[in-house]
Amino acid sequence: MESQSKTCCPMLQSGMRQADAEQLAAAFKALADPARLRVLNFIASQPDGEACVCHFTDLLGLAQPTVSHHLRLLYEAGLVDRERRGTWVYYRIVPQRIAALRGALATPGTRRGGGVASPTGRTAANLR
Amino acid sequence: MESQSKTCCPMLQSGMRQADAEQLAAAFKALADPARLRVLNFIASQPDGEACVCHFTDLLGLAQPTVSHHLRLLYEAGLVDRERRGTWVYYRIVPQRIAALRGALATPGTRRGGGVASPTGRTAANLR
DNA sequence: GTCTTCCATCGAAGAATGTCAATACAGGAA
DNA sequence: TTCCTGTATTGACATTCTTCGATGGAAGAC
Repeated sequence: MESQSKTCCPMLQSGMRQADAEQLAAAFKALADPARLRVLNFIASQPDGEACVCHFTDLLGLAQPTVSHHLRLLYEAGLVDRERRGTWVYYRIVPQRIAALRGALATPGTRRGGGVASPTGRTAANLR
Repeated sequence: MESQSKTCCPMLQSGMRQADAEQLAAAFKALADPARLRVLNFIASQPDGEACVCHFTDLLGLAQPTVSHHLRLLYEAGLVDRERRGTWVYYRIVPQRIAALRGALATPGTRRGGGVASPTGRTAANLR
C-alpha cells in the first residue's frame, strides 16, 4: 500500500468572511432558544399569521418580562415585525428573513455536503 | 368604525411541544457561532467534502483547544462526522442533519409566514 | 525505547444569555 | 383627571458559553 502523504490534504482557502459568519451566526442565535422557536411556531400557526403578546406568556409558561425580552431579540434579529393596535401589540413573521436562513443551509448547485452558506454563492449576503 | 373587541385574537393552541423546541434549539445553537459556521462552510467547500483539523486553526485564527472545542460541539450536535486517518482527523458534514434544519425552516404546504417547524408537520422530529 | 506532531481534555477567566421582581410607559375607560 | 390593563424597560442574579494555557493521549519517525 502507498504510505500516507506528509501533509494531510490540499488547502483550499474558503471564502466565507468573518463578517458574513458573524451576521449569519447572529441570526441563528435568535433561533437557538426553545421559547423563541415556540413563539415563531405559534405565530406561523395562526390563521391570520399574527399573534398578540398576551398569548405568549400562557404558551411559554414564562414571566411577562421574559417573554418581552425574547420578542425583542426576535424583533432585533429581523425575524418578526410588530404593530401596535390599541392596547395590544401584534407580532408577525418576516418570511424573507426565514427564507434567507433556509437559503444559508441550502446546498448551492450540486455540492455534496449539505451546503451551509456557499463560499462563492455568498448566500449570507441575502440576510440584510 | 367598529370598536376594538375586548380580547385581542382567537387563541389557537399551537402544537410544538417543549421537548421538540429544545431539540431544535440545541441544533440551531450549534450553528449560532461564527467560528462553527466558518468550519462548516470550509468543509463544504472542499472538493472531497472533508477537511482535517490542522487547517481550521489557521482558518479561524483561534487557539487549537478552542478549535477542538468547536469541533466537539458540532460533532455532538450531529452536524459533522469525524474519522481518524493516521495522525490526522478528518471532519465531514452530515447532510441529512443540515437538511433537517433547513426543513424546520420550511413553509409547510401553503402556509404564509415563512414556516418555522410546523405544529402539525412535526418537522422537528426529523432531527434525531 | 525516545522524539515529534497532531489532536483532545482539563481548568479557569471573562463575556454573554435567560430569568424574574420591580418599575415605567402607553392606551382605553370611567 | 384617575384608574386599569397590556407591554416594555431596568436591575440583579444564576447559568451557560467562548476562549486560552497547560496538560495528556495517540500515532508515526527515528
